Amino acid sequence: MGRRGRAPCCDKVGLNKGSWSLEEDMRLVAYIERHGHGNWRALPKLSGLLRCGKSCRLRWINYLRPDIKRGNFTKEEEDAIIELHRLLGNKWSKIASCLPGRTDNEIKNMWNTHLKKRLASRERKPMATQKPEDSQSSSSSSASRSCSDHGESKSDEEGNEDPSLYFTDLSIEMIEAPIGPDMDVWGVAEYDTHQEEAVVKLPYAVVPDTVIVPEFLSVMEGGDYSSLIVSTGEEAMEEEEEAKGEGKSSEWVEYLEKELGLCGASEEDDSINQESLMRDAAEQQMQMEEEDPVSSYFHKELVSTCPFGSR
DNA sequence: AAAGCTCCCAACCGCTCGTCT
DNA sequence: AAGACGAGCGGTTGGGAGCTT
Repeated sequence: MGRRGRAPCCDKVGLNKGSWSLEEDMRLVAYIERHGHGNWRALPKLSGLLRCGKSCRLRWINYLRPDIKRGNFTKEEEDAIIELHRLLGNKWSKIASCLPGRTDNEIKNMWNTHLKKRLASRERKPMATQKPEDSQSSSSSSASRSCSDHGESKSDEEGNEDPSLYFTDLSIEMIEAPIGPDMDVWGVAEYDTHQEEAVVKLPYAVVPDTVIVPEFLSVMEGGDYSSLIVSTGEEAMEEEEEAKGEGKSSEWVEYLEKELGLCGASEEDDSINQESLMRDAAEQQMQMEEEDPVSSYFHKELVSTCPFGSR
């Protein structure tokens, strides 16, 4: 990448640039989960990464953080962005703070690549072609709704019904798990509140001193994923795992393979328990309302319009 | 099938702001 | 009070995936 502008702010001789490798991701995740990220500048040295602190921070915030929401933006999120941008301007971090799980970078990209163009083309359209209710744009919610409701030629107009988009109410956390026989191995695990089961979400598994365990790299290259399934240590879960047996493992393997792009997207997303997802989202909403009314307002929008239809 | 084009998004840069000494 | 330092923010870029010809 031939960059322009003034010289880098810090000495980057010998540091890696560009895309992050799996090993670098693993190191960063492992380090932060164990020690936190008190000092970004010191983090690369302490974790053994050949990156500048800034780059580490960005990678963590925009990609590796466990509470990142994946998948396309929903129409409701897009409308919220449009409305917030109208109110706040290019304050991406402030907008992001109102959309749980979304990063400022992601929102900024969304705005620059989709929403800005969409709004521009909408403005070019003669007012006469719009439905009467579209011409009103006063209150936030009605404005938001009308934005998405008229027949804009969006390629994703009907494509936001993907149930996987609503995977985001799972709480994800690092757990320590005895995966290998003699190793104190860590893995990034996703605790599925519906299944009451912990499973490895990412094949990030490292020994505490951040040396990568070769077995897990081999898994990335086509090894046996089922060996990565770990238990939280609670007997109930073990029993359930035993009872369900291989079926559940293979389900998870499919999901993981899909996440990692190792196989084509499965059509099995429909098997997600939609009702329980809605129930969890509602609980999350109640909790959020107590903590952060602003975020909760937008979150409520998302939940109430979830295509799983709790209404 | 291949070449050219377009679009998306991860990651970079420089600037500003807040905190510490 | 002021300078140094670090974190965070917003603007921008370019590699690569996907689409079109």
